[in-house]
Amino acid sequence: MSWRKEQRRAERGYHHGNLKEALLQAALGLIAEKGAAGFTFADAARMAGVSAAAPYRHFRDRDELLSSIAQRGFEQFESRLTAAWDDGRPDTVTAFERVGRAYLAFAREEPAFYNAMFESGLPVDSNPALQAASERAFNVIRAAAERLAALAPPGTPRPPAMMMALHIWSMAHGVASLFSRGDAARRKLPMSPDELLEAEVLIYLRGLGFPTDRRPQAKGAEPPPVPPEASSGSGVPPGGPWGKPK
Amino acid sequence: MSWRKEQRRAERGYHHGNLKEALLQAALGLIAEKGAAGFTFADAARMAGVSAAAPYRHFRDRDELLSSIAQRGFEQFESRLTAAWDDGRPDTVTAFERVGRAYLAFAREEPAFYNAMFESGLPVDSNPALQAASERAFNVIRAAAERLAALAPPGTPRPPAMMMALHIWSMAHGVASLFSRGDAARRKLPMSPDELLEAEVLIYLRGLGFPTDRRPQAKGAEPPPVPPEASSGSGVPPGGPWGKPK
DNA sequence: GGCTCATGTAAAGGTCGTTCACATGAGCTG
DNA sequence: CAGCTCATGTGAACGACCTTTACATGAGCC
Repeated sequence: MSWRKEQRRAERGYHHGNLKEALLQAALGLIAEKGAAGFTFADAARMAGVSAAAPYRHFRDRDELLSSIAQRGFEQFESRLTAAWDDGRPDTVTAFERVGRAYLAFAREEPAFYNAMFESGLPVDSNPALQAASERAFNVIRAAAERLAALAPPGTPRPPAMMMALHIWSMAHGVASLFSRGDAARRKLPMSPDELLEAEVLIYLRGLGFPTDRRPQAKGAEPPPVPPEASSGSGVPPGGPWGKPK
Repeated sequence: MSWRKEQRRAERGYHHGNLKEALLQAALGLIAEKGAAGFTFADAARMAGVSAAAPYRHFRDRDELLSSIAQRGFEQFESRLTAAWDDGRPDTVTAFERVGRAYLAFAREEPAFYNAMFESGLPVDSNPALQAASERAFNVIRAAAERLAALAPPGTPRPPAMMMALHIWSMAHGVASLFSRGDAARRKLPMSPDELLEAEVLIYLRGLGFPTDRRPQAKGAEPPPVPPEASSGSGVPPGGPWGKPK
């Protein structure tokens, strides 16, 4: 028991050398396992092979570690959303949906980050850096919505991009937290979370009058604002953005 | 200090008489104050004026108390959604939106319940009774979606009611958890959460081809499936389901 | 009146978060 | 290279919490 500890210490010397990073990694693993609520400062220290007091040399308290993780999460989140958006290629609607899927993919593949970011209950405004990182991530969605709004079919009023961005965000977050997380809140679904969100976004965009096929738009040459009544021939599956109706 | 305790005990005798209920109420208050994560079994006991061990006569552990609260929350949730739906009066779309607003109102007015139900991190399937209560609440939305789906404009494929229900749920939950809760995750918004959700649902329904005005429908006499290109004259605010575009 | 058992208490063990005085040693300074 | 300094880690200690255990109380029933 204490033998292990001495062993550990012998291997790495009195000073760890990279404790801050080790703690972040350990915490990330623990949060992925047991959720942000179940994660423990002492456990992270143990996992890094240091005493329970050592972490306080690198983080004011447990919340600051959590907040650091959340911030890092928002940064990775932003970069993944940016990559998914790919500046709107090959066409705005396709890229937009890809952003939605990237949102879900992040929630699924990085449960620890997602948990720290959205479900750990720490106030967004506790840390200015955290707030800024969160804002930057949201701005990717906002910018994409901006581009999309600019494509609004002529003749219809242009939807506010900010509103669209908030709508999309709420859809993605709703699907992610209700249906797309590993441990909790899993319900039996008739379709995958990805399909669910994709259909939701497509229907929403159609409600705004957007053509929801996937053909790349030539600039300034959008298809006419014809409602997709029978959208045969478009990229939308026949029958609409959902599977076969019963 | 110990004087108070004796005083308390003198007032109520050795046996509390209604401890289980008192603990539930105390926990509810504490969760509303500090969130499910910050709520403490010992605190609830203190608040009820009993020793820290007493609660274990009524709940296996802290999680069971939390789970009881979540279950009670789902029951109240169901009853409020049911009332809001009002069996689809005066017309399906209006009633449907009222359900959405009721969802947000519940999240806002009963933060403790909402927290225990959706943000406490307890597994839904831990308690069969909890799971059942959750299912019953969701079924209100599901039934409403069923009715709505039956009104799908003829000529368009009928959307699966289950999918619609999941979509609406995810929207409401997304808006509620991102924007409509007191302490955490509050962002600056160009509109209220209620307006945000209402617009989101209206646009979504329009995307499904539903007429989104509010006139009561005569049975079997739905308006034609005309797309709301310029929806002047309908109950939808001019310019669509959002405020004035800039 | 006396028994029984649900309901309460006190005490104790284990874990955590956090602080404090002290130990260690890496890196600079001369 | 000797010596100093200061960031970094240790161990002990405090109070709070969760949970269990042995014991106390008294309400309801015979």
